[in-house]
Amino acid sequence: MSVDRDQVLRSAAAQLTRKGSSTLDEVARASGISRATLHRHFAGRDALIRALEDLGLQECETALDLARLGEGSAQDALRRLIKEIEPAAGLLAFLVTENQLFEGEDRHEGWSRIDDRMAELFRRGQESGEFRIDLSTAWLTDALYGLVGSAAWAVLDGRVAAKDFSYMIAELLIGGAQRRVES
Amino acid sequence: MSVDRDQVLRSAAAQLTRKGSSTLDEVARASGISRATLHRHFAGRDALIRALEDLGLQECETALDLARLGEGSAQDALRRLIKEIEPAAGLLAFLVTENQLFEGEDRHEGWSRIDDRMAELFRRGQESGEFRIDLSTAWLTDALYGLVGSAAWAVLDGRVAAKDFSYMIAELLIGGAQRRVES
DNA sequence: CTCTCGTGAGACAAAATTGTCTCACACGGG
DNA sequence: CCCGTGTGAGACAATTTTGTCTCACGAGAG
Repeated sequence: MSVDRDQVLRSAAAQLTRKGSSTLDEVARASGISRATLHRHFAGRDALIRALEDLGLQECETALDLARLGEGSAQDALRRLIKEIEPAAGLLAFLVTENQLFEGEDRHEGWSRIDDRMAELFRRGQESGEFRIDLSTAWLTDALYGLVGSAAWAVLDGRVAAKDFSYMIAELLIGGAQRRVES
Repeated sequence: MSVDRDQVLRSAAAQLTRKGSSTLDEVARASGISRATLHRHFAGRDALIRALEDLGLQECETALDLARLGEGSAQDALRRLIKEIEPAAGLLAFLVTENQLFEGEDRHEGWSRIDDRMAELFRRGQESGEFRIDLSTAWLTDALYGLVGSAAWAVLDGRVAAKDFSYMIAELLIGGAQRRVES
């Protein structure tokens, strides 16, 4: 029976998220396959990481597409995006810690495109008056990444319920922690 | 001339933040010392990480003390905390990615104490009516970590100005991205 | 059934990393 | 000046990780 490449990648991401210095053997075991088989599918550690990056990129693009960022209010679009990105949260939580990907001058162009699409959403919200303009789109984008990663970790560690994932992020990012009297 | 242990630790943190899998030789070079000297001060990689953890813990405790979380409104206390924690942000950005520290059952008790102090601040804010109660203190605490880490990265990468550090975090965490008409 | 394909297990060498040691040198105090 | 301390450079072995290979096994197709 052929291994499910996609499933292997997800298991590998989970293992590497827990322990970034995991041995290829540990990664293979976590995926339920042998090191030999892992090596048949991915030439080496680098190739594995690149495959994870590609998968993460693809899932982000998909989420961005599904969220239809251009439709409706920017706020609603952002809520949709957060909901759609949830399946990729675990993978993202790993990739954002894999700073190696962002160091080389050959940083995958895909990330720029994703960043741009997110920043564009925030910019649209700012122009429509929905979002405040004293927080830059770059910061809002980074903050979204950070909150998604934190939420993914909080869920993994059992500190918060998985069902609250998108609500927590969206409410905090949009409304903040401050309580409002009424509105 | 004796090496400045504190300075070595900061350089090491910077290097390891950029590349978590840095060789001890790379870490030593980044600190401007030789591998031999690095090894004289820290028995090995583990010992180095532990020392970084201890330094981070100590800086967090200091920030928590300086912020005087019990005084004034919870919101003001939170703003003070964010301001005081800025010097430790780089170190924190590394430590939060060093999941290894949080995996073993012997997770450093110091982090629990810090988490508790932060959660206590949020709880106080909730009880006083300043903070909303539909976002758990655990999530608010994790979100704070995430935003601090994201902000540290954004500054390191030059996407945002260092002087905006505490403003960006505090404004987003407390007020959110939504624009308010007036209040 | 037989054959093929993909896999698991393990051996093996190559490469990378680490831990330990020695030695020479520079600096600063006495 | 002389000496002690701490350092840099590098050699070296031990350990770990990786890349590559072989072989046997089992499931599934024909």
